[in-house]
Amino acid sequence: MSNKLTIQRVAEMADVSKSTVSRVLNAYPHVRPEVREKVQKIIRETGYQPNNIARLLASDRSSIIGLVISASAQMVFQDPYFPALTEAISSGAADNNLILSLFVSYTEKQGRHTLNGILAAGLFDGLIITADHKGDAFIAQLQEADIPFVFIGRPGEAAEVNYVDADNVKGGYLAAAHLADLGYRRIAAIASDQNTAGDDRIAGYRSALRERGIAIDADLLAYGDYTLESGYAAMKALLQRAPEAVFVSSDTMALGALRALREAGLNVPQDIAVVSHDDLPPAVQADPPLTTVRQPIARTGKLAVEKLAQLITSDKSESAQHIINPVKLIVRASCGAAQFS
Amino acid sequence: MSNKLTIQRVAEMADVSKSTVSRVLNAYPHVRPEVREKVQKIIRETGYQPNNIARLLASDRSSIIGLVISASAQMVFQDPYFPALTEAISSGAADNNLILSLFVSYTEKQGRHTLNGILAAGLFDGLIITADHKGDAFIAQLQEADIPFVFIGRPGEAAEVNYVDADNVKGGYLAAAHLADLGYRRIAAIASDQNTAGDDRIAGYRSALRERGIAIDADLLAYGDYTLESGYAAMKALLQRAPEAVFVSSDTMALGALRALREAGLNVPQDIAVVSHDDLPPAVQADPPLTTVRQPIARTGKLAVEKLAQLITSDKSESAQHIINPVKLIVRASCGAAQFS
DNA sequence: CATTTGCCTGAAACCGGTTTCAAGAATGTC
DNA sequence: GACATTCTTGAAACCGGTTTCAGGCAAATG
Repeated sequence: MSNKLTIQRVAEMADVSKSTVSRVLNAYPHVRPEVREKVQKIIRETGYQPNNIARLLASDRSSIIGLVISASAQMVFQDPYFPALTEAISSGAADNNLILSLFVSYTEKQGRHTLNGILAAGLFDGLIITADHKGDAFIAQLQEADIPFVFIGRPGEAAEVNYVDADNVKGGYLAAAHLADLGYRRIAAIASDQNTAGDDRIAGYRSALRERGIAIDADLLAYGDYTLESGYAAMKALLQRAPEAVFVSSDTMALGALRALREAGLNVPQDIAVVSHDDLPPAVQADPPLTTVRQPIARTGKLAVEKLAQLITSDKSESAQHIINPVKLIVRASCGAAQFS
Repeated sequence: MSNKLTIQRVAEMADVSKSTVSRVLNAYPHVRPEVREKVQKIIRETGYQPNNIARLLASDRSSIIGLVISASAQMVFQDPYFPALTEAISSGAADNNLILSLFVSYTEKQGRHTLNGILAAGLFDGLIITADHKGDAFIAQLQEADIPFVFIGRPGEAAEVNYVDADNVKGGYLAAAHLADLGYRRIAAIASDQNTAGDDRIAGYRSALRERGIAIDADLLAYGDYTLESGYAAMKALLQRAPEAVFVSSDTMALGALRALREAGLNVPQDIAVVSHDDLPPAVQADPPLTTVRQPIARTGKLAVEKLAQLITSDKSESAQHIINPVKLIVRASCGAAQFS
């Protein structure tokens, strides 16, 4: 303890120079096998661990990436999407030998401030950004700072930005098509204008209906902000239009919608069918269990980290890549499919 | 961009030495006001930001703290407790100018591995640990590593460990007392043996009943693991004992219990009263809204960070401190209190 | 056998700050 | 006015690594 273990001390003990120890540590070539072995033995015996800070200062790389979550507190708290995503990224970072730092901010202003701090600190090799409000505000700042970054979810202006996203258009399509194919005609939707995912899901919903020659009624569209309450309110408003089915853009909002339906004395799926999006735990827990579009959050997180790691490593800045993950319809009770079979 | 801005360049521009610039940066005394002003002007104009890494290498402090969450995936995903706590700690870290790094692991083995990596990296000034399984496994390792750390939630063997916790005994007491005072006698409880919080809450529950001369029936006690499903299963088992009321040790488990009750055709609170613990969003969203014991999670996170910051700063290692946060009963519909008024 | 080539290795510079030390200037004391 | 203090300041050492460079030696080439 008293005598701290430095590369210098290890070098002395192994009777070689610092340089050689450094070469062994970093698995560089041009070290004679027996020398390498000797050094490794000392390292093993002493339990020597190089000082990351020093290493980092000299090599200009920290192996720390930041995850910036900028969304309303409501969303972050209520929707299990963020915990799930965070977990995925956290384990992805571990797999890539990266340390993950987390930043959460609830307002765009706060987010900008946070980002300033992060960029100023200069501590991070790269950033993963998940932002609502389409996140455009950050892009210019990030590009100017010349730091590798990957967005989760398509930003408003796709521009030349790397991002990983689910195939939200397909998600909305699958949900609406499923309902239409079950015979429902008055199919409402609860969307969200918080991010592009909401827009895309509704775009898919529209194209599924259009494809089937079902007129699109603007009155059958309501908006929420991914909270349970907003789903409740939106559903309540939609009830006046007497829809036969509803596509809700997230599981959490669907829980709210279910409550509104229950209060209105309607049974799901007998009186009205519900399909939601995400397939997070609440979908299974709901009563009735929700038919929902599964998006591969774990995979999204993993791919985002890998893409970022690649950006960090390769100095070559290729053109921006857009990774779109497949989605899949999971049929449970809420859509009424079981009734028909 | 080409010519990076270093303290050296700033010094040259201001026509002083590196040392002086460093003194200005760190607000040290003994710099003539006009010199200080001149340097600050250059810093302002150039937008110079000291390199944290270098600073850190020289000063032996990283300003990075780690948050280690070690709990089953079930718990982490389903219970909003962890997101809420994470957020609180994240903002607490920001307030204290600390960078927060997040580590999540689901098994004790994985957790130990993670911790090894963290300690080996030597990058962190301190750690905040939240662990289930009473977290004892980590303590020895942490103490040996000689790194400042604070537990969230009392570890199994309190030992000489700093921790911040809610007053769980009081929480259980308030819940049970409330039910007893409303006139219920057969008061069941769904506890958890995942961590000490579960034990403590049940201890409080017991003492409230004992105090009121209500016999404690071991058959009225069931266990869960903080998941909705476990609450459901526990409630189902308890139903055979025909309780008049039930205290559930977390909101999420209470949701499961509510479902079991609904399926059994029982109305809450007319047929059976429910009181839970935590007061997280699900408590309000539940149907009926849950009477629950609020624990101040935001405050817990904040205090943990502050305590840790203090440990990092003061080299003096005082005796371990146990910070217990007050809890409060929030009365909503599920306990039936409204019926009596 | 002389020369080129390539593989090891250590010395020293470097990353960009902080901190110690000593010296010169300014101020205070008697 | 001489001497002791206190302020300011810059030079240099230092934090603990990585990386460049050049030299020594062995193997390969002609």
